[in-house]
Amino acid sequence: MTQDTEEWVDRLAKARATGERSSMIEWVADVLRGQIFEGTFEPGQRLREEKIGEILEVSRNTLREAFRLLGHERLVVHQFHRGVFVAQPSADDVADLYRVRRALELSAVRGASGAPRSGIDAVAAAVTEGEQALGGEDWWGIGTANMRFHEAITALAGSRRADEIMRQLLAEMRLVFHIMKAPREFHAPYLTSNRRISDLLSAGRTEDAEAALAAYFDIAERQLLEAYDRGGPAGPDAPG
Amino acid sequence: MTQDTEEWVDRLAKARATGERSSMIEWVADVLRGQIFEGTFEPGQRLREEKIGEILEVSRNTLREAFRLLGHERLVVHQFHRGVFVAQPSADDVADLYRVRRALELSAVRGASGAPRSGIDAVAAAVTEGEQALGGEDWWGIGTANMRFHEAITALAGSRRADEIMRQLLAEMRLVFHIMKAPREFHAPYLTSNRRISDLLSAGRTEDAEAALAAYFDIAERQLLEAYDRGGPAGPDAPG
DNA sequence: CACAGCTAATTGTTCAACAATCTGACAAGG
DNA sequence: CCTTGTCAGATTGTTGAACAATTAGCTGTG
Repeated sequence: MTQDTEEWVDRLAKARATGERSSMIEWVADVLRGQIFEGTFEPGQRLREEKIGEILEVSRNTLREAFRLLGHERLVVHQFHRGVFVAQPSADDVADLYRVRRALELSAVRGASGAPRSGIDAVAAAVTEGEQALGGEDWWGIGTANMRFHEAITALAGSRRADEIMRQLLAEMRLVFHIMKAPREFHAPYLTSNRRISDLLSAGRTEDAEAALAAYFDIAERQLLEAYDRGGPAGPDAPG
Repeated sequence: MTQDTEEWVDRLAKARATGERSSMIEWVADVLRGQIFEGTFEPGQRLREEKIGEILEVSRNTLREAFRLLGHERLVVHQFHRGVFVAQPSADDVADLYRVRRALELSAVRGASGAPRSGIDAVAAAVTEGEQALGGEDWWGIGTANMRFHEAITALAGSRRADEIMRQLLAEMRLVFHIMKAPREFHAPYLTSNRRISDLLSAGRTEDAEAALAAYFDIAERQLLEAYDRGGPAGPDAPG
C-alpha cells in the first residue's frame, strides 16, 4: 500500500451515491473508467476486488465483469491470480498508438470531401472549445477539447467502429499523459495546429489538411517519446 | 535494483509481462468463438446461459464473463434482460467494416517499404496457402487463407493494436459470410488478386499494390452488398 | 381480434463457500 | 551475507444456490 490516507475511497463512495443505471456492470465500468481518467487511480496501481466491491457496494462477480470490459479496452491489465492493475503504457505502446491513429485519422481526413458539413462543423467546434478553455486557463478543458477534436476528425469517416476504436485509443492516451506526468498544458501548443487543420478542412483543402495533421502526429509523438526518455522506465515490474 | 544490462533480463521480463495463462473464462470464450465461426450457432441465434453453461460444465457467472468478452468483440449482442444473441451484421455493418479495413490495410501497404522482409514473406505464404487449398478444392481452406492474407497485410504496419483490431474485424466478416450464405468459394475468385498484390509488394511497388488492394475492396464490398440485397433484410428483429 | 392480467421462464445480482495461487516473512543451511 | 525451502495469510478463480427484476407466453374476456 502506498498511502494510508487513501483519498480515492471517498471518491468512489461519492460516485456510488450519485445514481443508478440500467446495468450495474456498465455503471461500475463507467465509474472506474472515469476515476482512471481523473487520475484517482495511478497507472500501475492494483485494484483489489474485495475493497472496491465493498466501496461501490457491488458483488465481486459484478465487479469482475466490469473489469473484463476495462481490460478489453486496455485500461487495466488482468494478470491471472494476481489481480487487475491500471495499465501503464510503455514507450512502445505510445508508438503503437500513433501508428493506428495515423491510419485512422489521416484516412478520415483524406475522405473528408465526402463528409457532411456537420462533421466539419464538429471539428471546428472542438477547436473553438479548446481556444475558450485556453482563454480561461482551464488546462483540463484544453485536454478534453483536444480529445474531442481528434474524435471529430475520426468521425469524418462516418464509421461507428472507427469512432469506437478511436475512443479507446484516446482513453489510452490519457493514461500516457498521466504516466509522463505531463499536465494538460501539454495540449495547449497544438491548439494553433488544430485551428489550421480545421480551417483547411472548412476550405475543402483536404490534402493540405492531411499534411498538416501528419506533421502534427510526427511532432506530438516525438515530444511524447522524448518525455518518456527523460522520465525513464516507470518501474521494474510495470504491468501493461 | 541496479542496472543489470544483460539481455536475458529483458527477455524474462517481457515473457512475464506477456504471460497470460489459461483461465476458464478465456477457454469458454475460445470455444464459443470457434463454434460461431464454424456455423454451429447461426447469426441471430439466442444463447441461453443455463443451457450452454450446463453443456460446457461451467457456472453461469463464468459463462457470463465469457459473454462479455465476445460482446466486446461484436460477435454476440447483449440485450438487457433478454439475453445474448449471435451477432447479425447488417448491410450497414458491412459498409462500416470495409471503411475501417480500408483505413488500416491500405495504410499498412502504403508503409510497406519500411516493413521487414518477413512480413512480406508472410503475405506471400498466405497466398500460396490459398492456391494450394484451391487445388485441393478445399473451400474452407481458401476462406481461412484469405483471412490470413489480410491479417498479414495488416501486420506490415507492425502494430499490435492494428493486428488485434483486424482480427476482430475479420471475425465479424465471417459472420457476414454466414449470413449471406455465401459459401467459402466466394473467396476463390480473389486469389488471383491476392497473388498480384503480393507480387507487387515483393517487387517493392507499394503504390501499385495499394491501388490493387483498393480495387479489391471496391469489388468485394459491392459484391457483398449486392448479395445482401438479393437475400433481403434478414429479419425484423435482427439484433446486431 | 385486441387486450389486460397472470404465470412461467430467463436474466441480473448477490452471497457464501472452497480451490488455486501468489505474497511475504522467517528459519535453515551454505 | 546470501540463497533456499517452508509455511501461513491474503487474494483471486470458480462454483452453486438464492432471490429480484424483467420478459415472454398464455388465457380469458370483451
